[in-house]
Amino acid sequence: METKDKIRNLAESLIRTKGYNAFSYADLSAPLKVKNAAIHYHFSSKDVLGASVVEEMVHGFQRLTSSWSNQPENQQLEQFMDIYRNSQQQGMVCLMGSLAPDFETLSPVMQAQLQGMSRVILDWLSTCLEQGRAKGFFQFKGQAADRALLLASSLISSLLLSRVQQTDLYSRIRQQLLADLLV
Amino acid sequence: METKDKIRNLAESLIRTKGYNAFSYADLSAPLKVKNAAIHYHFSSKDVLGASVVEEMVHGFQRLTSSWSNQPENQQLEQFMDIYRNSQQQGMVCLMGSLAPDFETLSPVMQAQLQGMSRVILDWLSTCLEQGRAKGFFQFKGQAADRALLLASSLISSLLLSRVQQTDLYSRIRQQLLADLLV
DNA sequence: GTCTATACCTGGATAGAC
DNA sequence: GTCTATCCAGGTATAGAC
Repeated sequence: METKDKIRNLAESLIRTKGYNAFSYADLSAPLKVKNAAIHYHFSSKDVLGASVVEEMVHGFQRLTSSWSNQPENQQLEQFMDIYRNSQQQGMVCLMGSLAPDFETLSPVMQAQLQGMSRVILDWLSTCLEQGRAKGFFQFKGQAADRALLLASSLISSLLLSRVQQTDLYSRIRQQLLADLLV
Repeated sequence: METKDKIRNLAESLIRTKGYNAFSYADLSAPLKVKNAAIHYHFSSKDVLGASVVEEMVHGFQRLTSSWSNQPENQQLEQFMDIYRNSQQQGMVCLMGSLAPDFETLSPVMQAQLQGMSRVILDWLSTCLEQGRAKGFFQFKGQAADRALLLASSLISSLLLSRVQQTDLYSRIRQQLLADLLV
């Protein structure tokens, strides 16, 4: 893998474990065995790096969900939830859960990208729920967009609370969400 | 109000707007018109200050919930939700939503206190749901503790997502939570 | 209890050689 | 594309006067 990608991947991991404002160039340069000047060569500033992390995450999400598009919606939803399970098992929170509290401290570019990410995820989830309900996989009252909001919220915080309580609260939340939703 | 309390209150507000790692002594000393040495007089270090903020929040929560103890559980729950509404209206996230992502960067004392806070809140909510169900105010499947987890998660993230999308997503989430729960 | 003054460190960033 | 070397700002914290 190219150095640039290694830097971005490590930065993502650091954001999701320590937070954007808490990680430093030293956290990147030491494990990668490069000097901080090398990082500045690939990403002119910290917020350019941060923006790149968010952008790449959105692309990855879009690639992933596209690859599911032939599957039944209940399966798609469970795969979506699996993303959070993997995070929980690695002791990570999701990018949204990490960056949202720091929103006011982020550059305008990162703010806009984070808003974009929230739209992409909520739109996908909303469509998944709507179509899944139409096909009889799911049952719920009200608008799909509202339901998507509720699901996404629970999943984001399931990682936050799992971290604080140092247990797998994610699974307990997932189970209830599915029990409430599945026909 | 005493200087010490002013410092603690402002620190709380800063944690909930900028995040723990992003706020500095200058953010405290400038508005309060004191020098940073005065802050160190009242709180020997930043994490002592942070710990004090969490501790005070727990006490405040306990005082508040005690004062509700004669009310019917559905009313107690709505008052609990009102706490988050007030936060949303002030553009703040809750203390848990702000500190949980930074958990790994916090001192052991703050970590322990944050765990304590999560227990206190989830225990209270769990009891509220359990008793409210017994009295016929609420209906839900499964354990009250699991339901409490789901509710708390949604509320925490409702503030995070409201901040990112800069709209009142909190209200849409609240509405669904109540619709699902109330008899 | 608050101040001035300052120490000390770490952070992000840049210039210029290789 | 990566290095060495360095700059400068800002952060937390402390000593000692008032």
